[in-house]
Amino acid sequence: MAMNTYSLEEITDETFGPIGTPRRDEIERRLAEELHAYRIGEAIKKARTEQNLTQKELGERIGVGRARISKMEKGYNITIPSMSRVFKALGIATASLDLGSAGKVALW
Amino acid sequence: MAMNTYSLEEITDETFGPIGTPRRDEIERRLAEELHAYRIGEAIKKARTEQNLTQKELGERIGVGRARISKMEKGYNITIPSMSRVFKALGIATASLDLGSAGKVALW
DNA sequence: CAAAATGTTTCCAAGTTTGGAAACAAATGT
DNA sequence: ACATTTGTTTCCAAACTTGGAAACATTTTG
Repeated sequence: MAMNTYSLEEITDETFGPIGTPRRDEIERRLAEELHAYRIGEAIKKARTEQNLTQKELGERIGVGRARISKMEKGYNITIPSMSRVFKALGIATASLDLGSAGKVALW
Repeated sequence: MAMNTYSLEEITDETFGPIGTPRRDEIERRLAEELHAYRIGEAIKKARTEQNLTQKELGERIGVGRARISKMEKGYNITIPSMSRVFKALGIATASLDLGSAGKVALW
């Protein structure tokens, strides 16, 4: 029995419509605009679990509950001050934005 | 005629009260929490002026007016998607968050 | 396998950012 | 000197983030 295979592009076209259509463009825009939050969330979770902390314990350090930490790790859009508080609580006392040829900006 | 000199700490104590008082603590907290926005603003302005662009021209590239660009450069708190749109418009197509020992996170 | 702990999601209110319009201020060109 | 361009500020509405409570899901522990 032969199995049909589909490329990611085919499946995405089928699900959201081709590039240029409003729904597909919205998906593409969000993918690009919110990817940073997903990656920041991964970094928070990694730093937390490496230190054997629960979300509750990390939350206590910055005065928020488990729900908030879960959302940060799950990749909802996060502000810089919010991110700063969490990373500081995880012992990351300084961080900078690397803009390549435009230099580096110390964030906290 | 002798001139009295004052340290920054003396002036700050005099103006906002000593550390530990609510008003002074609020000032200290905001200084720490909003400094990143000031520095990001500086980087935007630097990149823009180096390319001999006006705020109006930069605004047109991302679909906002002069007022918005001015606020970004003046150091009002800015979100990551907002920052990303401006830097991309200035030709800075990729940027990363450098967390030191916790690694680097690609932001856009 | 039951209880406890941990993580996730939805709903909601409060606070913050985004962005334009319009008035104002400062710099630039003629 | 005056007009134009450029940058700043205030006021306001819309959109978004923050964060808890509480229900639910999953994992860990006795």
